[in-house]
Amino acid sequence: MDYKKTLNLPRTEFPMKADLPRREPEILRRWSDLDLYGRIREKTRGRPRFILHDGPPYANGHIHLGHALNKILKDIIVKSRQMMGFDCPYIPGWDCHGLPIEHQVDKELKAEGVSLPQTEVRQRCRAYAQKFIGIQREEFQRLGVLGDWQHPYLTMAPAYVATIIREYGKFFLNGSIYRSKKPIHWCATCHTALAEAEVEYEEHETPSIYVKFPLTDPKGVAGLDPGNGPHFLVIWTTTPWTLPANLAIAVHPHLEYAAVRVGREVLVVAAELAEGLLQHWGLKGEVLRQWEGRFLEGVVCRHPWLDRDSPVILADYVTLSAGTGLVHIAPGHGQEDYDSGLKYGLPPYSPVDDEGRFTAEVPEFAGKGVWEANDGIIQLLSRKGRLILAEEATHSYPHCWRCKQPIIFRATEQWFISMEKNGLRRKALEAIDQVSWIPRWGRERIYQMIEQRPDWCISRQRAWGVPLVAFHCQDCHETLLTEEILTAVVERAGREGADFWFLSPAEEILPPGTACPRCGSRNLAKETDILDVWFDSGVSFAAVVETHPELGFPADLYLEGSDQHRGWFHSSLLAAVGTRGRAPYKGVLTHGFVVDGEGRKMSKSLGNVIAPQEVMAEYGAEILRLWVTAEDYREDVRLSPGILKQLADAYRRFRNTARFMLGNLYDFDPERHFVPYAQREELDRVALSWLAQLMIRVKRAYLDYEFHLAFHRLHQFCAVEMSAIYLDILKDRLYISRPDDPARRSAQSTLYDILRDLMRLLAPILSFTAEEVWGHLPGPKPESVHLSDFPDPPPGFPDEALLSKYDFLLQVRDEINRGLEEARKSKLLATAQEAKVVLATAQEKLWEKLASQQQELQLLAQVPDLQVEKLEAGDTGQGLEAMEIPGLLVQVAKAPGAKCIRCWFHLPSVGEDPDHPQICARCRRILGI
RNA sequence: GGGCCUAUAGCUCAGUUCAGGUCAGAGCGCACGCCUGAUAAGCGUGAGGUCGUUGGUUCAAUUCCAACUAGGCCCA
Repeated sequence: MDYKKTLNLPRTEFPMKADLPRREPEILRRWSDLDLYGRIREKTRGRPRFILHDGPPYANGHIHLGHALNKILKDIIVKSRQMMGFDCPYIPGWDCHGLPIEHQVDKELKAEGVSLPQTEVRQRCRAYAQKFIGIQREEFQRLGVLGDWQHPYLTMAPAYVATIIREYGKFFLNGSIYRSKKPIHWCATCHTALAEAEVEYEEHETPSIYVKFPLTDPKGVAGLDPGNGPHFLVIWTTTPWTLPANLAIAVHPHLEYAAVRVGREVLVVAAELAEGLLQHWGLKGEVLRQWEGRFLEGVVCRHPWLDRDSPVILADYVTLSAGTGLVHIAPGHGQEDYDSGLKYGLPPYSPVDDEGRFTAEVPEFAGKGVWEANDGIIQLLSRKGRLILAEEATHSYPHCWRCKQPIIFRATEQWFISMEKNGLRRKALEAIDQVSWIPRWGRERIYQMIEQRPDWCISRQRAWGVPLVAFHCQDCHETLLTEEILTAVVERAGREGADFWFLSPAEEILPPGTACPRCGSRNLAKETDILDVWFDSGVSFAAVVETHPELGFPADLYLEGSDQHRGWFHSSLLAAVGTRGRAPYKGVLTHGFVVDGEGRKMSKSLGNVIAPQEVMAEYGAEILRLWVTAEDYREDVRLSPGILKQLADAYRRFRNTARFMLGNLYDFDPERHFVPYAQREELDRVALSWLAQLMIRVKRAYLDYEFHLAFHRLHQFCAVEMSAIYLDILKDRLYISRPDDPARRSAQSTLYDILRDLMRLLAPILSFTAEEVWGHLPGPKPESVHLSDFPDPPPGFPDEALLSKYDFLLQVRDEINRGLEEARKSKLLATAQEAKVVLATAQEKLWEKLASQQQELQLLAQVPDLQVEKLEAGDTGQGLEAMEIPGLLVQVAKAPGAKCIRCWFHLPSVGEDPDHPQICARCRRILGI
């Protein structure tokens, strides 16, 4: 007789090999056919909402791992929250305007050798953005991210653009917006402002000069006495042309400065540099006195040739790495100079025109180009006796990306949102403390930024963006913008987008009859600047969260990389506080950056870049999802080929555990065979208790956004509690028993419970595989695992008493395993099923405990014979000493009898029945023979 | 240069939410072995860490403080 045919061995169609790159797209199609996102919306309608508002990625290029990390995290949050009982609509979006796209289009146009009018450039930019929105949308969906992909929000959509202008208008009308000069990169050849990204740094030869500023008012600083010979503060610069705009001299508050007598004169330079400088200049001198820089604040000098004062100010950015330790400050010609100017009330004076030529404000050089004027300035300084030394120096200097010419820093009119006028800074700081920042240090980071940031410069001199709506009176230069005008512009933008602003003349945009309120002129011109793109995305709460019927202000959560403390979290906060008086989010969660296996950033030059598309093609999106889950995303997230391999191993463990369970459910129908919990076998109730513990911990981890803890718990559950213990022990009961044996049905009911609940717990992470398993799960169930909710433990679970009982029993099992391993090593036996185990102890209490649980222990050890023996006091006994249980000896011997070829246990009953000499009594009973 | 952050076995993480003294753990991987009725699977045993470095506080520090080193983000 072929006894093997009488066994209930596992059977399943569920393949061991995942073949994810092929299978995932099929599952995606199924979700799409099912309209899974729509079905979830229906199912969760009316529940409390949890709104994760998507931060828009930039519509440029294919997605990289950072995108994958971000979107998968969002997806896990959305899926887990809806399984917790929330309604979680997810509306993805894209950031469409801005320089990178315009830059790309510029490059294309340059390559094609064409020059297009602004509206056509904008058209090209729009098409470019649209193309990448399509690409990224596919790639995001491929990751298994569920959302309203058919109706994403786009910052270039007319309705969105209208909102941008409307929100801008709120700032304008409440008086927060003002116009002022600020230095920007300017290419005098191309007549255009340049963004940082358009600036290339190259070696450039410039003059390098040391200039004396005569001291006029020592402000009582002891040791500075012009009566004691003329005193000079000495600065160094490589841009002589900025000297006409000099308004101050900066020193470092904590560096030492020295007064050095050189002949009749006294020169002030950094003390540490004094000797070297004198040598360099070929001068001799002696130090008279030293001060810390902070004591010099307020001391007044004269401009080297102009009839103007130049006071000493303090600045932390002053260094000793070059120059004299005193820095010439021209607030109209440098970023730091400008910042200092703001602090000390110095205007961003910049007497240079669009062509890079001096204006009439500088009579000596009016009409001369700044580079050309350098020599004249040096000569002038020399004539006036203000020059110590002039030489040439080569250093890194910004150049225009387009014409490759050196550029200048020049103050131009820009638009700002004031941080102070309406208390924006104060209100934003207060709003920060109403928000839950995860991790907590996010609060510090953004708080300090808001505390220190200058006014928000919202204007850009570019083509691809939303117009900064304002009009200028051509006659009296009054700026004009009223609620009426705004309403008209917003209304029109909402219908047709913003292109009309660039196409239509001012009078066509303005309501009929609009005149300058100051001079009555009808000669009005449009502003040509566009808005900073951070304003675009910053008002997404107004364009999306407030307007979308499924959403609602404020959002529960914003989730982005930690760089967005300066980016989107920041601009959104200011935009919402400035117009709504509160933060647009209740919580902000940040993740770290993707780095390689050594913790270094991924870069082309290091050659350590991994593309998500490659991972998906080789392993599947599921492995990326597992990666996102396994790593603690609050820190930098590492990825390397080795880590991928490890994740693939972990994946296989999940998959095979599920497969084994499915294989043993082939003849189980929960509607007919389900065994009530009270009637389950004890070991099954233990397994259910483990499952209950798992549910509690995993749900807790989801709630706290600690997905890596969920991953580790789930993995451990599959590898240890299930595979190594429960499932291994269960094989005997499942395979050997009669199919409808209540004990077997109890096991199957438990496997069914565990598999069903395990898949629900895994669904936010292994969205594809949980779905695939779900499809094979017997019994009634929702059409998709994603249409189910997280499980709750049945009443009475976890059974703590049972768990603590088994804590001990499993510890004994470990000791038995050690004994069996010894026996294997000595070739006494190979498997547990041929072992006789004797647990011996001289300790009364331990003996009682073991003896009373002999049956449980034999089951756990899966041995055919297990005895508990009491040793006499002082009897050292034979066998292996237990490691964790003092006083316990484990003796292993060959079990008596022969191997039953049906159940593989070695038993004396084998051979007792001459008709069936190869099987044991239990098997004969089961077979009814 | 400034702000914020990170640093536990080869890898991924725990280490009782800012309260120092059985906290040095887990899983994976690895090595060795077993099974061949989860089989491109499964089981068992085992070897791996001066908790980044150096100081300091303390009777006692992976856990507190400082500096340093390496790395990350954002500024300059």
